[in-house]
Amino acid sequence: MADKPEISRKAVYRLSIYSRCLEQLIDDGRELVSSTALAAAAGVKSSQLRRDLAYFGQFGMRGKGYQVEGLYQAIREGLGSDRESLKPVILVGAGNLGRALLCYDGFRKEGFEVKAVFDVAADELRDHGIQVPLFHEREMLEFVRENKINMAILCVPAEAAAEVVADLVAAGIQGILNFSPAVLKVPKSVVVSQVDLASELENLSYFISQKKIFEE
Amino acid sequence: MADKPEISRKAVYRLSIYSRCLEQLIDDGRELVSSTALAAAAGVKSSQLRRDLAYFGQFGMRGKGYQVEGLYQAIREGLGSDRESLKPVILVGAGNLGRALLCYDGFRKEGFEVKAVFDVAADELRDHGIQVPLFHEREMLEFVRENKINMAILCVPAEAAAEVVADLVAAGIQGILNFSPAVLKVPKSVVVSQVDLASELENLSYFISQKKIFEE
DNA sequence: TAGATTGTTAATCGATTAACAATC
DNA sequence: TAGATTGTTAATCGATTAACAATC
Repeated sequence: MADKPEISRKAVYRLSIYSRCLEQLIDDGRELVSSTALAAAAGVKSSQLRRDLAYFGQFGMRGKGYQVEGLYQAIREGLGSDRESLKPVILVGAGNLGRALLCYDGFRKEGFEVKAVFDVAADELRDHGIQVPLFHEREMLEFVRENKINMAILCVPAEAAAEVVADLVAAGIQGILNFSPAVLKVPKSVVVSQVDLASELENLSYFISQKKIFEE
Repeated sequence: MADKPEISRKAVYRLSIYSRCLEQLIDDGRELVSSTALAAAAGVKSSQLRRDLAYFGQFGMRGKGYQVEGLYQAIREGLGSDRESLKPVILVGAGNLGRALLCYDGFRKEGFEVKAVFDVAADELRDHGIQVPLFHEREMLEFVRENKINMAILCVPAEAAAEVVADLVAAGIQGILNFSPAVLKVPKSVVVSQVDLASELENLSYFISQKKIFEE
């Protein structure tokens, strides 16, 4: 077992960004890149980039930089995204946002596939042109266990979130990408990413108005 | 002009969460709440909650707690969300994700209204049942200026992001909620919130697999 | 008053950055 | 070799938390 490297959520997030920047460089036919150039593309300081890479190992050539292809592979491997197979996820809550995300192709591009959708009103949703198997939420536990799913995308209304999360945890889900505007209570072993669209807008709005006050 | 209070993005984000928790308490008919109870609902430490509130002023009663309604109003005011009028935003990029977000009702609930959608392929999209005025991107600059829009939701493909952002900035946009998997280069005066759905999933996936390694 | 809880300070913790020796 | 750039340490910065005096 490897020694705990103590890598933070934020650092892993940045490593995803670096990997995307490297894809771009590969497309551009670049062979080498310096930490300064890659950091600029990713919008970070070069020392931060080098430190982030150090979590996974040493990949550079002093005086030269990094081999684009090699560094890309190293980060993909470090992140555990082998790309061999799509990782299965489920989506819960087929309201406006949930159905929207089903159409989003970005998940597949990054190696994830939505295997099924669950909703309390599955029957009424039959004819919404949903391209993914649609079930009632009561079938969720069995599906998750049988298909060894460990990630869920949660798009239910805030009021419903607590109950659904309890079910997901009971079924053995390990990670939740949460779009419900609710604070989830989960065991420490379950990882949650909160995507709070309205709060993000509110955040922008606050800093815009602050700026205005300073300008006047 | 008020003294710069040095409030961080993260603290403002948490204040949005507190305000939502307080709405719940109002619905429940609660009159008073302690920092401990509210912090628990928001998933933070009570000392952090009290410190966050201190950015906006003093609202509590020692020995008693906070008046739910009063604290709610204070935070709404501090955040500048007067609720009188919906704040206008535009959405750029009417692909799968963009059209999806148009259906999302959460923005309106938090006080934002999408006034128009822009896309390079506006003509081909006419019949997709889009409920919001739809224009070609070339009309964006004029629309933004005439309607004094200062926020945009960006959902264009990564390749198109840089050019669109330059146009948005030129038009006077102050804040961008960015769903494009691209690192945006903007002047310091423009605020960006990055929502990177694929990287969020990748992040979850990494920590789930780490956990597995430890368990074995 | 005694008990409870705030507002705020000081201590801690973690993340970022500058700097530079190592080395290609 | 001289120039460039990495990998890593040490310094800095900022955010979180514990603790407690103030006070209802």
